Amino acid sequence: MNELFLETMQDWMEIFMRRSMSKFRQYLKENGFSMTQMTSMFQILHCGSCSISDLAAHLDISNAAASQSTERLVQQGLLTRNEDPNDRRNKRLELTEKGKNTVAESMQARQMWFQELVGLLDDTEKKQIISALEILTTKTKELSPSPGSLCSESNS
Amino acid sequence: MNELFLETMQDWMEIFMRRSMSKFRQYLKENGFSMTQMTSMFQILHCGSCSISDLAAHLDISNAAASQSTERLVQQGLLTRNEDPNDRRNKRLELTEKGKNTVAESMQARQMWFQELVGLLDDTEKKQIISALEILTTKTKELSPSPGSLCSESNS
DNA sequence: GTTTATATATAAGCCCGCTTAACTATTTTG
DNA sequence: CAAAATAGTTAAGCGGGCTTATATATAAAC
Repeated sequence: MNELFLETMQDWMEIFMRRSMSKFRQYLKENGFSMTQMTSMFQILHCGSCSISDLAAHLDISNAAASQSTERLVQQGLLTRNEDPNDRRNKRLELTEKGKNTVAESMQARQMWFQELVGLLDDTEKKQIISALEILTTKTKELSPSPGSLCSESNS
Repeated sequence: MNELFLETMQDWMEIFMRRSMSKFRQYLKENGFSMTQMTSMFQILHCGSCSISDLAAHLDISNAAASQSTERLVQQGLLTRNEDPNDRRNKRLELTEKGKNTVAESMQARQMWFQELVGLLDDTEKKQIISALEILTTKTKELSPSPGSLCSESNS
């Protein structure tokens, strides 16, 4: 049973990734973003706000690299970078509206094919899939330290 | 209903991507592969064999770039690059055993957390998820030109 | 067989993202 | 307050991945 489960997950992942990543790379290329930049924006969105060194830790790059990379995003008006009033050594990175739109767009680019997929499913199948994915989503959230666990644990 | 379906898919995608991509980037970094290189290897695995220009088209880069990139993979013993006997202008790129192992490893890196997930599910849930994902996988394969459609349509 | 088209390789050069090292500003320690 | 620690920026330099332009080999067209 576990065997079958894992195998099914793997098959799904493979086909899912192939579709989604292809669109995603295309979006990055067309809009001139690096993987690091987009991952940064995702992370900042996820956390609401985070520091340069948090970001560097999450991306596994040096603080200097994170500083340079965010600088470019700030210049493009995608991020704001303000002093943390509690500790003025820290910077608080946050997405601007433009930044949020960019992230949303990139997600939509990945998801274009969902629209097409929905047309191939009848209502029974949709229901079945919805409840299965809800289980997966819920349970996955319960898993051990999420990779983005550096931000203030907004799970619940 | 379609609304709910899409929303559920999006939620799942977000959490799924966050987990999987994090591990994947880590794997790339630790093993010194670029996104392009890994995507190339995936594509070649998927097709069994493809040419330099096929690869360039799929990655949306110049033929020169594809040639250079594959050169590095050949030097590392991950690819073979042989003349196509039918048209000796073409090169047939194929994965070596080492290359196949590398791709498999990178997949496993992405999937580590599936193992953990399986422990949180009871048998009923697993069955439910399996049949839902089987539907998704099947229907997705039926979708219009897959992004990797340059290779000899081994769908069936 | 000569010309033209195709597939790849090579060269020169650009930009980007990364690193380390040095520097500034702020906070903490004692 | 002086010394040490922390957060971030800046500078210099390296390597990778990309581009265009050029060269080579093969195949197709006439």
